[in-house]
Amino acid sequence: MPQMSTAKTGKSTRTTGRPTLNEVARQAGVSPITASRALRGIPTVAEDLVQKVREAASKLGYVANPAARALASSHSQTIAVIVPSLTNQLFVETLEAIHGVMRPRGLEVLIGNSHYSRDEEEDLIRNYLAYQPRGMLLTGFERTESARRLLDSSGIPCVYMMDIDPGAGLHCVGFSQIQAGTCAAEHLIARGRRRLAFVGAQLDQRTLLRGEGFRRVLQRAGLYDPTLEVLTPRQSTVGLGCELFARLVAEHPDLDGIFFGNDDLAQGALLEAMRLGIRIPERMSVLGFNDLQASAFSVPRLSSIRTPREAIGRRSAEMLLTLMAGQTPAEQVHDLGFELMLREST
Amino acid sequence: MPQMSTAKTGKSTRTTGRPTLNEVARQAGVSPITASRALRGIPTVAEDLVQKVREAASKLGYVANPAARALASSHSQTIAVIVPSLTNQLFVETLEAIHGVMRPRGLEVLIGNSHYSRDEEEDLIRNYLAYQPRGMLLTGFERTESARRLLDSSGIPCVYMMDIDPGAGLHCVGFSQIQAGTCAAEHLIARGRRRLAFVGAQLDQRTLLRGEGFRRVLQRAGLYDPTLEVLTPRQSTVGLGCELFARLVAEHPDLDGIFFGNDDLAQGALLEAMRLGIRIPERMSVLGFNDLQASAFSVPRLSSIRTPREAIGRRSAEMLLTLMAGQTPAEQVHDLGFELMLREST
DNA sequence: GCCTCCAAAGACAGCGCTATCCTAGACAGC
DNA sequence: GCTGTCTAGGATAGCGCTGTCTTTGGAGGC
Repeated sequence: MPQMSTAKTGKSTRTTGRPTLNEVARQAGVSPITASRALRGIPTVAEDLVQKVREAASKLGYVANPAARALASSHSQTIAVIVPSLTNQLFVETLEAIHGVMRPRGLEVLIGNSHYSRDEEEDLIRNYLAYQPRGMLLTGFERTESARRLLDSSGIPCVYMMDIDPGAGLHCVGFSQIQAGTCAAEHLIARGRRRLAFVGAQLDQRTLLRGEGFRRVLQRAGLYDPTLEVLTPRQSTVGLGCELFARLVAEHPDLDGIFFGNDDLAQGALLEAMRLGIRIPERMSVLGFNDLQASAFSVPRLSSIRTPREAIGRRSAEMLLTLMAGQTPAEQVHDLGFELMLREST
Repeated sequence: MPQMSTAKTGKSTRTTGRPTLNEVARQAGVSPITASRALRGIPTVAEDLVQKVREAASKLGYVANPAARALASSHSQTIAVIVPSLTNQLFVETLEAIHGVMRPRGLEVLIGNSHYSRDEEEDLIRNYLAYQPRGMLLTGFERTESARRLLDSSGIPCVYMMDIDPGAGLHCVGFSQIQAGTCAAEHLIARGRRRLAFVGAQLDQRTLLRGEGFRRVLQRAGLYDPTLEVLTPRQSTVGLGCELFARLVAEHPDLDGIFFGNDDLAQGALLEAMRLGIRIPERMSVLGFNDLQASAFSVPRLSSIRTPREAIGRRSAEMLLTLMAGQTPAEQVHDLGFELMLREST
């Protein structure tokens, strides 16, 4: 007796105790398969049966077991998203938008943080693939060869966020990072600035591309000076912005404009400038990137290139849904552009 | 013929094409069960067999199917975490720490964002429970009655983060929010301030508790003025800090100290003060909360109460692991305290 | 040499669903 | 009335693993 775990049979049971589809079906007086179809909204079930099944389910507090569902149907109700950072608010806003599209459709969103590391991203991809997600949203185009192969051979629909590349043959939603760099340089030059620096942290591919666009314009204008290009693998923060700004102005007293790869760096620069008594924008223009929430309130208010991260999240999620439905999206490459927000710092 | 989906039998197959445990077992020349045990590190398998199975698995690129595993064992290799916000950097740092503990142990972390809504949290809990997570990490104690019941009846180990409540009989890791409010008030009073305001956004339970602690001290000191208590359901941002600060000083010219429920509000206040020509800390003390990264670099540098969110994430994850292993943690309530960071603004 | 005992490995069944095939009945057309 | 076609619902058989029980074989005791 004491070894019995169920009362009647003496046989141990491995059930979870949660209501199953069978119980819902019995309660509703239909077969399990009909209950399954009714709850999934498959239209071959008569309306009154659907109603009965729904009632039975809610009466029992039934929630489908996603593991059983995934095993039987060989795909989960999940989509995987990999972003390089959550510290950068940018991606938090993108994720929110993705959730906003996916959750109402009953799709779970798995969030992976690659910390700007290709190897970590590959691990995440390998790991998530095992979950048989219905689709994947990835950031940018830079990844390891084996990650690419894993994705290819999985056959899972993918949309690439943030950057666009018409030549890659991939579904992507974003804007041209190079053009953004170009735009920054042109704006600063139009303001009459001649000694222009670019500061990028984290060394991610998209920052480098913006630096590339920036450099090209300077070169064409004969203003390029490689000593005014600061790239560091450190994390982009306000504190780092302070530090790099102080160093730059100390080493280059003639500097008159800086384009920062992310707004937090630029915000730090403005604070440090205030501390050093350097007047912005009189003595120097400071231009940020992303136009984070706080940038409109800095002193002076920060000019920045606003990126459509909310729209990127939403549109890539929608594009992914289209692909998941087996359809072809209207356009493979979706350029959402960016916007120069002119404020006081330039 | 054309309707065949597999070559030989004419019967369609539902397999995924990915290698299964059976194939690994065959490759290794053992039974599937032995392969399963070998890969799970169950110690009854001879060392040489473990080796063979491992080799076979890596040769085939085998990754276990989590759905099948969850279905068979009636629990997943997942833990669910619900935080009220990702916009607040605070929780991002906590999540990072949780990941740091869980991922090396092969546990997937499901991240849920309740947006400070009890109903949304209940939905998330109901949803995640279906995944049969090994454990759950929740933020604070405030939730709907049905959410509480769901958690109770699930029998899944839970650890509550951020606040502590010795009377609740729950496993929790955090610090006393009330004490933090007390500390803030005492500090400002010790600085000789008399007209003290509390500003809290988002109206979450923990902010209210801090306000409570703050109020108690003021009342005891005979300094409490309810018109100096600003609570808004709006999201805590730098911009809101600017706005509320401007309004407060306009309506209460004699104000000489403000405690903000979150650093971004305080940072906004400092910026607005600069714009309005109000000297901080001469005319007024400003004290923040959480000590976010940027606060050490504001002008003036922001005094703030530093919260141990990284440690909270790590320790609650560890406590959860203990509970998941069926053991009893050394202490049910883990108070990690907080630290007053004195800088220029007070 | 025989029996007991134990550890290692395997057989078996089933977790809770859904894909697939099948059946029964309704209906139209001849 | 008979056949053919269609549709709603059901029966069946797994999906890929792991819990549980059983078997095997060898060590050790008498």
